[in-house]
Amino acid sequence: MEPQKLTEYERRRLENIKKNEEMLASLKVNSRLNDLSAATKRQRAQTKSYKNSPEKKSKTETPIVIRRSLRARGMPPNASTADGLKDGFDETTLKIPRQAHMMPKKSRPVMGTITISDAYIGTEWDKKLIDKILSVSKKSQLSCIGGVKEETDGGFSDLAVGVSENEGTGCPEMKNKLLGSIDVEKLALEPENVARVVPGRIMSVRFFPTADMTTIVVGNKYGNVGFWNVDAEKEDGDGIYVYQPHSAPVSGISLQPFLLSKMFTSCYDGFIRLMDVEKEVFDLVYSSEYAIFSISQRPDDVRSLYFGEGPGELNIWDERAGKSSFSFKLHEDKINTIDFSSENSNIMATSSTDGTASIWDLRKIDSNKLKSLKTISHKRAVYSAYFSPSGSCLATTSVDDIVGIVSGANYEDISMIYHYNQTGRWISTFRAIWGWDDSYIFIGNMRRGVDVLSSISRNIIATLQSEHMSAIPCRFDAHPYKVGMLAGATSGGQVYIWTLD
DNA sequence: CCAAATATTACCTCA
DNA sequence: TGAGGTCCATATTTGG
Repeated sequence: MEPQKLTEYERRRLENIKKNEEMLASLKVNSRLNDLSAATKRQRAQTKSYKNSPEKKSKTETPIVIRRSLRARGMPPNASTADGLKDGFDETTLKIPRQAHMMPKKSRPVMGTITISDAYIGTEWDKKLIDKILSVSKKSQLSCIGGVKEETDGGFSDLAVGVSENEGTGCPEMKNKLLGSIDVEKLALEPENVARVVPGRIMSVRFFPTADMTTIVVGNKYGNVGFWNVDAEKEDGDGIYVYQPHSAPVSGISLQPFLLSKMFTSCYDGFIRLMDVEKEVFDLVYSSEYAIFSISQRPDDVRSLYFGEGPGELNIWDERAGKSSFSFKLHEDKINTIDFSSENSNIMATSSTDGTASIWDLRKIDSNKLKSLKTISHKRAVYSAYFSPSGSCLATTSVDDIVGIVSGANYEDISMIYHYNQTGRWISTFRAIWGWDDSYIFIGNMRRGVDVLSSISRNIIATLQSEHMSAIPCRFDAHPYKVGMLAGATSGGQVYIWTLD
């Protein structure tokens, strides 16, 4: 499309290569250090020492380390050291993955694994959250035992993408999302449902997909992944746990209801990590020299990952094979979101900065190309495209100040609703999401509110406002099993959880 | 032609 | 309390 864009990507790609090289270099250095001092397997104490901040008020206030070269920050290499120190860039605060000795001795990909305890930011590793996730995860797996294997219909499974014999498919009993209608007037924000979970700008929010615990996961600009265990708040301090598995903005989080012990996160630095609670590690499952802007998984398949890489590539990664099984150039610019229809998981929607959102049928591959069923054109970049809970509608959000609603058997009905989406530079882009049925869409507004759009009357029918919402909520998630529980995340690291009275 | 600079925006931090 | 720093979005303008 516009050639200028590509050069921008080229520049970023080079930065990523550089950063990844640094990362790998640091892993190698560490590996050698570990080899030399084999007696002291883990130097936990040393790892933790830097966190002893003068006054340890709150975990979330510990200084955040950004591993970035001056060049990557757009500064000349000889920029003043003082400037670097001002950013907290200091030997003692360098956060380097420690477990390099766990890297496979295979020749090519260096799979850097970070243990969860090493990634933990705080004075002392607190295992309560991990234990809680484990117990809830085991419970949900038990309820799935005897679950019948679901065969994905036709084409795509023939291509052997992520289909496994027994454990790859989901639990058929487990609904993707609980449907329900709500009275918008009854939504309220209680003061105890506000928390600063991570420092800095939140890029992605997700509820843990279970009814057994109310837990929020967020990813921020600095590569932190933060958990807020809302239930545990009373007996467990603030219930907030922050880790640093990445070193650049966390672009996406993918969780599956029937496999709660595994969580994928994608990052602008080109890495995809898997937080495996059973193994207590953040595994490196994929690394690219391009940035990864979006990640998703099919609702019925835990074994493959779909992610947007570089300027417009959709990559399908087969976890079992440990390699990318398909790659399609779907867009001319970065893919901001990837979503699947709950009606039919072969139907996928993508949104892109190239100004379009498209719906694809993964079974329809023609000469190594996916053919789109429908393309929705906006005047400018499209920030998101999400299917409604039933799977029959699609909501798109664009910087052209439009929220599009697409419906009809062949997605032939498109209506464009005006909504001011100029977030500027400091606020993350708005992404309209669906609630718990096909009637309402939620999206942030620049006046510290949440606009509620009706897909039927196709206008703004309400705006959620609260004195406790002190910043603009820009990224949202609707709890998949708790109707009426809506999380909004801000560019200052805060999360607001709206609930029904 | 392509790269670099610029304006926009609102949050948090720290004097 | 208010100024300063932010700086991976995006489109437009300027510069070599």
